[in-house]
Amino acid sequence: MLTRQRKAHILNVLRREGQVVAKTLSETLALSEDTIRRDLRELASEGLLQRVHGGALPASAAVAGFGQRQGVATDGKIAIGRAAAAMVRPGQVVFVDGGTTAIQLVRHLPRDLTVTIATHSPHIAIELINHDGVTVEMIGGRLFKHSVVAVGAAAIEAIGRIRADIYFMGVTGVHPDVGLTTGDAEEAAVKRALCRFAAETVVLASREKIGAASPYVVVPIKEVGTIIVESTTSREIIETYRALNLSTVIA
Amino acid sequence: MLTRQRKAHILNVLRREGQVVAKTLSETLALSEDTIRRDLRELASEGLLQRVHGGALPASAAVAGFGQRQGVATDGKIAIGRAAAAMVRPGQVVFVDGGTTAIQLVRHLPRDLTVTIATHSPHIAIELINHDGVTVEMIGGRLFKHSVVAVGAAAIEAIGRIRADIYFMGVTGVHPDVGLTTGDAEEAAVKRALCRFAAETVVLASREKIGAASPYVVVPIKEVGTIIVESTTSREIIETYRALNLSTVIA
DNA sequence: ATAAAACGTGCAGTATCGTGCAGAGTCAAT
DNA sequence: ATTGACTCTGCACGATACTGCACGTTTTAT
Repeated sequence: MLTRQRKAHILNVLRREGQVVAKTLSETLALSEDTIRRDLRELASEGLLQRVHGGALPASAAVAGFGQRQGVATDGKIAIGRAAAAMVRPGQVVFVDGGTTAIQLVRHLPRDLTVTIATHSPHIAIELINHDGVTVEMIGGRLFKHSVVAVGAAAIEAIGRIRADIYFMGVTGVHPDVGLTTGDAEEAAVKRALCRFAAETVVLASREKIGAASPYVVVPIKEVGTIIVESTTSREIIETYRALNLSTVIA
Repeated sequence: MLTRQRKAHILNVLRREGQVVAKTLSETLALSEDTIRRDLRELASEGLLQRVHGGALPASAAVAGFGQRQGVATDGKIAIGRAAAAMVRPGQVVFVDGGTTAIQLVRHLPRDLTVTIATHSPHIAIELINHDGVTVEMIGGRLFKHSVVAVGAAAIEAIGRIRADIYFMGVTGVHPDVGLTTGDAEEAAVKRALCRFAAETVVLASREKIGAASPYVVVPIKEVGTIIVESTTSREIIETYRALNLSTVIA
């Protein structure tokens, strides 16, 4: 592998996962840690990343963007994102929610996959700029700053004009009885609309969401068809959702 | 084997495999590495590939790898942004275009200024997340990736439902006869709509745009009321626009 | 406080690079 | 046929780049 390629690879991993670890890189690339450290140092001196003990972080808040606000993506979220990306078929129209897990989803989409992605998250839209095969349909509306997604009547109306094959939903709570919940009423309404106009809804259920409940209910559990959970999720929990007739994907 | 054939072969391998290694090529083609290196150098000077230690990488993809840097804002653009930000009054509804100069505009808005900003640029929307006083209205539509703004029928319709006090327009060409121009027909149509539904239009005319003309006309010069130019703009040019009844602000 | 991990630096071996040069081949004018 | 200009190629050689190791230091975790 060429040196420049290796550096590009490091930056790619950094962009996708929000962090890189020197030791991990040296193992995956089959090179000594010294070489990796040298690369990291050089990339840092070019301002392309920020060197820290053990590895590196994105260069600036601007590049890190969402990542920094919400913390580094965990392995679990990355895995869920990868599993969700693998569910997307060429030619589909896909609703993608906001949130860190959804960011992981689009980062794992093949660059040349031909799909249409409709989203009310400006972060998701920007993330897709370099995916040549992807047509991005931005859903407008009033920006709800906490989650950085468009909400309100305009958003819901725009959603109603689209019929999607699949909707990847992020939530703050997944509970067998309460259902899917989130922390804002407007946001819940938008998610409900997305759910209604998608043929299938897939919930991205990272670990800390499971069993939790937030103030505003989006839809009951039975409205969704599939739930993607981390591999560390207990067997018991998975059985609970399987018993509710949900297809459960273990990322 | 002819030289031209050999170069074509190198480009083919590069396209197919995403990289070429000088040593490997010299073996498969049964030529000295010197000759291969010469070829690579020449192809690089034609911009057909990117030379790196050990071989070569595609010209474009490698750029994409490192090309996450956004264009650096010049002093002039920063000054124009500051001057434009100073024109915004509390309580107004403002259309803000996409583009680097417009980014400077929102960066110079006071954090607590109470205004509504409507934009079809996800970058602008994200910049405003930490401005507590600002209500952001995102205009949705199909994402035009080159400029990273929403365009198309949906965008124009959404714009039509808003009446703004002022529109800060970015363009790629400002010419006294041709008018305001940009490089894409869809984008021009969106700008035209923004212009129509704003009480006043202000053009952000950074230095390299003045006197230039791009393929698609947005509106003639007389449709706009104000133009903001850099302080280094020649007196003669400024007089030209003043003579056209434009209020000319020198940043 | 102590051990382990990560770090930076200097060094050496190897691979790769660029340049200058010479031999071989081509082509057109003589 | 000969000559001279030109191009292409390979070789030689000094310069540069890359990588892994050794060693002493700093940081982190326990």
